Amino acid sequence: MPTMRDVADHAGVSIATVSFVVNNTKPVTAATRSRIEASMKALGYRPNAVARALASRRTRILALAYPMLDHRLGGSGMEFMIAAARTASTYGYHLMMWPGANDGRELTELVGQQLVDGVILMEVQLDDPRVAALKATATPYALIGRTADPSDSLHVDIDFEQSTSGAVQHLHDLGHRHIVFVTGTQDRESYYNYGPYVRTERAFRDVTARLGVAPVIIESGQDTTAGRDLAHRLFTECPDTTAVLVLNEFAAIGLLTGVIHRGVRVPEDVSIMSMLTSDEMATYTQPSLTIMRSPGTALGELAVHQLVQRMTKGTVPDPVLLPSTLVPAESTAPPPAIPYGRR
Amino acid sequence: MPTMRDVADHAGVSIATVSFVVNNTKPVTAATRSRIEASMKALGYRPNAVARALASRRTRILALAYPMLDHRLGGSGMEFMIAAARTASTYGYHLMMWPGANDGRELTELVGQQLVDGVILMEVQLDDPRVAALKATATPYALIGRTADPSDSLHVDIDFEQSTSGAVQHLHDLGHRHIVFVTGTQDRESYYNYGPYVRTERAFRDVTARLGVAPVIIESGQDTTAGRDLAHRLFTECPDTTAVLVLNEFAAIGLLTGVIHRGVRVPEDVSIMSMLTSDEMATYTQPSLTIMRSPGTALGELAVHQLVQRMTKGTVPDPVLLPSTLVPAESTAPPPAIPYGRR
DNA sequence: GTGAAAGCGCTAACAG
DNA sequence: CTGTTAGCGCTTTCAC
Repeated sequence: MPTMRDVADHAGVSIATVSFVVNNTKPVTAATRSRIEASMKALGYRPNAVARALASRRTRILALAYPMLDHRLGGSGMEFMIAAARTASTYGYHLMMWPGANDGRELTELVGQQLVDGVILMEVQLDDPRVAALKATATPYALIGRTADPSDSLHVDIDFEQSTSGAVQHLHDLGHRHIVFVTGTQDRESYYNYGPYVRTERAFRDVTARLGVAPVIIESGQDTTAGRDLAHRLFTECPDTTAVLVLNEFAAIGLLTGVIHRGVRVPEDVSIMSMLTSDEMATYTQPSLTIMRSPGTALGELAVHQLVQRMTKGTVPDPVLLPSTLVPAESTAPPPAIPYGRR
Repeated sequence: MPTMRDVADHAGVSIATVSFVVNNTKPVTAATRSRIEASMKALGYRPNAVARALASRRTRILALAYPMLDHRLGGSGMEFMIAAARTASTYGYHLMMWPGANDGRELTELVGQQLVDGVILMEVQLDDPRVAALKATATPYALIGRTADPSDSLHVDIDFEQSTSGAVQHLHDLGHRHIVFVTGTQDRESYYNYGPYVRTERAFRDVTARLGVAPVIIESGQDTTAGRDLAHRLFTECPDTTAVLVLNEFAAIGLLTGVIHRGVRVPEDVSIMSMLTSDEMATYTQPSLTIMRSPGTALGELAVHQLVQRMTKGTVPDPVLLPSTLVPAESTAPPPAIPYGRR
């Protein structure tokens, strides 16, 4: 691997001059510049990222910290990651995955290594020790989600109020008056005070109050199996239900398939709407789910934009809440049944 | 941020000695060691990863290169990423996501920066320019998947022969004699010669020949919509079908829901088996899919193990093919139908 | 416009 | 066992 030294010798200039053209950081005669460029090409020179980082005190690496909770990332979590990595690379940054515990200690370690210029925190909790840790180290960061403290700046998040009221309003417009809201079970340490649960539930109470319908709220686990169980619970506990709003996409899929499997028709008998969901998940069922689509990709891009702006311009962009989009289930003309009965 | 210099001064030793205890690289008296450790704690010292990397010529960063194809990562792709990141961190390595084009050029750039000690290549194609690029730069790498060239060492992959024959054998044991194999459409540049397609199809031909049944193979797109269309195509093109083997999990879900939606019973009328699938995907339908479970997590761990062994010990581990596991659909006692007809 | 030189913080001989 | 010292490859003043 040729170094800058080699290039300088080859071009008959000083190492400093090479640096100037590589970084375009000082004026250089067109003649010498092209001579240097020729040498770089001839030698196949590539600047050494590590040396550059040490000297310039910037690594051009961003960390994406996602807590290793017991649950898997949903579809939009994945969208988020991919979008963030792609966006980072357009800025000339690399994205490092950082699967850490949910406490601040490990994060402090990571940041102390000075390997990353900034950190993106996914799945921020209302009371998140990682945010405090990050603040203490003065590392630039961006939050996906919000803490309870409104002064924790630079976050992007889903607009839960908009999502929830949009969903409820839609169902209400369709004539539904008995709407059940299914939120996540909060008995676990990590989910207690989980922002999306708290904010969505609050929004649900608000909008139902506004519309003058009773807020029925039940808890459920966050996977398809739990959702399947709901299919039973729902009709015993809340027999009047005509529409269900499910906070978790996995649970929503379980509920929908479970309900259909029991001979209940969707949406004729009951409407099901899945919140915080990606397009992809909606297609897994038939009929497809009606969803409030999470802006996963947009969040990923935005988070990186914001963070980079903070690091380079030094300004702290305003928090942004992105709306969810209502995506109705594709209307399924009932297909011709296939007479089928061999074996 | 205190440096090693500060620690040395504080402890009244030389910078070298501090380095020795930090890296545990030379014997140091218990007395001085503890004095140094005390100083480190007192000052809150953390070694600077960049300086360390420059001096030692190892960054302790691994790159995970995944091609940004048009398709999304399946469930096991995600499992893989998470497992790889976690395993890397147990070795003291960081994992950097690298969303690159599918050609070798960008990869050469990345490696030229000398920011990573090794590269893991996901979704390796039978004829993959990235592998050639990597070989040329002499960077340690591990492949997920295989090229056509058996001398491309250090790969881990799914044992497609085992997966396929296991699946077919299972169906055959159940009495099926008309088994359709659904592979991916190969008209796209990026999928042409895609290893999993090629190997699985070959294995299917082999095992059906061995069992004396006719190999029926049809192509389909790789998403739920395409799978849904299959529900129709299948019964017109191959009316004798009693079992279907679907290579893609999204297509499998589409097929299953589509078929059920048309009044065909699964598995009474037709059996559906999804290949290369994660547990998670199997739960999205009801009845759940019978799957050959991909060893996504195991692959992720193994790939990192292998790569690290190559980098540290210098030995090149033997390729490993991991088997898939047959996970039958959970037997669904038909639930009591719920009389339901309000609204 | 170009060059000399002093670091960036740490590792790794080599001496002692 | 501990200290001295020469880099690692590049950025960045400060002179010229």
